[in-house]
Amino acid sequence: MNSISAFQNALIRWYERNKRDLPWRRTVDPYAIWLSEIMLQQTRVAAVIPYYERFLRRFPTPAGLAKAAEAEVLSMWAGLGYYSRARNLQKAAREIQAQGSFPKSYDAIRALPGVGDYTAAAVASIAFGLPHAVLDGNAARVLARLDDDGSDIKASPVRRRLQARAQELLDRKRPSLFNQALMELGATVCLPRQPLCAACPVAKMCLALEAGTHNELPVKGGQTAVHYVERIVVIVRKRESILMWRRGQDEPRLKGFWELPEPHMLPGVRLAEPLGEFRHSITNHRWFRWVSLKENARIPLSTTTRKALAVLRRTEEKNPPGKGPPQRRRVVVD
DNA sequence: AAGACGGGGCA
DNA sequence: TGCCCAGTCTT
Repeated sequence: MNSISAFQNALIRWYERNKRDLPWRRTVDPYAIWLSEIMLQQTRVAAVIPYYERFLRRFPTPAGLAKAAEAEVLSMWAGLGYYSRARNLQKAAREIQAQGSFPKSYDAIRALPGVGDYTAAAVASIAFGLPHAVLDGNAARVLARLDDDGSDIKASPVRRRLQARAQELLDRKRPSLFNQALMELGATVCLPRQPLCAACPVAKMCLALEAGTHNELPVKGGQTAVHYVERIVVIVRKRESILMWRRGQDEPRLKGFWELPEPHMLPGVRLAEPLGEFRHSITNHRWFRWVSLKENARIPLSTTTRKALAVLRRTEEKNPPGKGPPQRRRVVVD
């Protein structure tokens, strides 16, 4: 028994005894597994679970997803982030329907929009038992520590090396178990900070632990600087309706989402007292806005807009709008 | 090879 | 506040 099979066996045995009970681990449906992998891209398990269950109830098959209105798909995704995932998901569902069945090879899965190397390997291995190793953030961290590799794990050449290493370690007879075990180890034991090495099934083989560098790894290259933005959004209200605008399909972000107007969109608008403020973070941006608002319909609402509306709602609970003449109100989102 | 893309949770 | 998360796509 060589060291690779020792690694595989220790890892998989640990996984089978310690794995979390997650909804997508209870299915073998490639569609459901694919959906879970898309939702899990850069998104924590805890955030995904309720979305996954709701989405699958509403769209249990690719066919249903294919024929839905894009706005409804986006509504189901609202709050989860990275909305191009939802658009690509539906695009892919239409391709799957045109093909007649879910693609069954790595290359065919990889060709779907929104599916990159990681997701293709995950679906191919978990849904079809194909021997493709996954390299996500968890796996990269585990492998960098295992080999005491101080290279920048974001750099492309290093990425390729880690991918090759994962493929070398992969248990080709049990690719689904192996891949999930490696990721589970990263997610629950081989943590980014303060890894729980005492609980690690492969600690004996970990060169970083042996060298004492486990808390310094992995090395990640320069993060891009955040920049700060302040916005004011306005609540223009007619009885129970609020004026909103929809982002166009040529917008770089949040395409098709509804938002509150900003003052420059309403020439001559006179602003009333601010209703409140909130803070909101987007990957490389910090937005500050004043906001206000009320109810809305079945449309994709961006999270900033939801927060803005929540501010208004709280305001009006404390201070109900009087009968008198219509008031001009304003909300600011931060 | 960089940046952009959402959002939330945690030290 | 900064980092990280079952990444992908576009410059």
